[in-house]
Amino acid sequence: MSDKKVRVRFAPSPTGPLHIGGVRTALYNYLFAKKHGGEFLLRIEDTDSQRFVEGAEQYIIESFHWLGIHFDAGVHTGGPDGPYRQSERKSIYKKYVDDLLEKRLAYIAFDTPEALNEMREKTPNFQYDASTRGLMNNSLVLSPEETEALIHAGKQYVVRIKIEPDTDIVVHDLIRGEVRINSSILDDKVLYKSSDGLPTYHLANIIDDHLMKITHVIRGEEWLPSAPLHVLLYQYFGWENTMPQFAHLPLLLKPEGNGKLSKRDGDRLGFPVFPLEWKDPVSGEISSGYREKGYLPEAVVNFLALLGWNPGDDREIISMEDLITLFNLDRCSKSGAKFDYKKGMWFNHQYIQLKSNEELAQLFLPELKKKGVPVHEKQVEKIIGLVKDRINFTTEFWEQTSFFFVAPETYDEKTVQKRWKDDSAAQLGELARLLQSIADFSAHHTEELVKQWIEAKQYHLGNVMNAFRLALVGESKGPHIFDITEILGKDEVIRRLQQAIERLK
RNA sequence: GGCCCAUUCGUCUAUCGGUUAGGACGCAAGAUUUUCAUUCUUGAAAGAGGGGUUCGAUUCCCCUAUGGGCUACCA
Repeated sequence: MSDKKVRVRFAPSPTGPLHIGGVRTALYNYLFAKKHGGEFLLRIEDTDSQRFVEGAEQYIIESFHWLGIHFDAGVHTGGPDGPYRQSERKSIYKKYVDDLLEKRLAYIAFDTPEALNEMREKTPNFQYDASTRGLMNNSLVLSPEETEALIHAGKQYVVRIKIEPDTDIVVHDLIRGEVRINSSILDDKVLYKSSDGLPTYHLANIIDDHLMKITHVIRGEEWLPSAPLHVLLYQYFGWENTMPQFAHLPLLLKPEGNGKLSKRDGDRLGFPVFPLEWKDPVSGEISSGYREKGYLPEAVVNFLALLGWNPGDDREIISMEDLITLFNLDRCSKSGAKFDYKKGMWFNHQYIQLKSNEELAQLFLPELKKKGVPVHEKQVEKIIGLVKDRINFTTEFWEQTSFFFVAPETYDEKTVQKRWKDDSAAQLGELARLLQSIADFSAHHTEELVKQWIEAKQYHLGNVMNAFRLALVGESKGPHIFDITEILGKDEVIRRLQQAIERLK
């Protein structure tokens, strides 16, 4: 590692919601930057005007805000190396394109998409490279005058990199070691298109990384095949000495079956593949997000961090702070990881247990208010304390606690059949009278007296208690029954008993 | 098709030539329990195949197979 200050970037393309794999890439960049006291930039790579999606950039920013992944500079904050949106850097790129052209390391090509398609159909394994460029319509076969004339005539063109065949290009990858490929298999990639005056990804990426003094490029494995091209570009510009180091991360794969994790997998298996819910501005289609599904950002971060990296010991629950000190590119795995969303659920459960009742109440309170339920904050905290160990998602609070706030309207039929016996009405009637006489309604005290009563009467404990639960909750679920009675209070408990007796007879 | 990358329980992974191949998720069984959960205990479960190198390979090398990625005027 060099002695330069570490600078990394996350450079998404605003073509839709941020994929969870992208989130992981960003997380690793963030961890790496923080660990080395470096900087983390957010750059928007919007060089493809065709695929631009309204709102995607804002979505990306909001996602990272929710996740607690912070940028030191970027499109949303501005900064010394801005602008951070490539479409706004148009003027910067042009001179580098001209530079390459002048050095004859690139050339102008006029081939239409149709002409290219025709060649591809005609020629097996067609590649625009040293072996074929002589057959095409470009400035290498045309005279300078002809080229000039075509440009003046307004003919659209692209600038292609000129790759010399049969030389070895070596990419030093921090995760994979040395990757050596022969330049002959590379094609003369388009670097710039006159149609919109914008460079393509490859060019913009290299220029910006250079100008923004990026020291490490940590990105997905899908970029590995183009890494040699990028290395070549650094050489063409004469920037080898400041070229960033590369680290290509393994991909996130489908939980079952083959291929890269996609949105469809989430729909099919019922888990989100996006951090936040996303509504497509054109189709109106809604994709679910981790936030809306009731995940805690800490859990998502922890889960993602361990998908392709591990600290080297058996630790699994690791805070962001510890991830930062522990993170290391050396411990990143090389092979793709199937997306184990069930483990993600487990992580969320763990993180919910780690939260205090007060913190969880703050997440639940707005929902209660929306439902118009009158609440006392302290009461809600207490209730949460009773149910949180049975919850995987924060969205489950209501279904686990609604009976604390609203008396059952109906009684679950199966439970009634199983738990409501012939003598239940009579027993609960007696129970109501007993409860009426109890002054100290604390869980412990009530339990003691009720159990004494059951014993004295020789009633069946299970029968009484299950019927009691049915009356209070409406079904067969919930925490310890006397914790419920304490919170409901004497009047409400008796009211529910009477209602059950009346309705179930 | 071509090129590149990868390959340990079903899944995520530990192991950096000598281990009863460890942990976690999930699964199964049991315990706890007035319900549903939680929790606890236990269990089943892995080095793709074939060659080398070596006293010894999961570990190093090669081949095969399989998986993944790339192969656009997309990133």
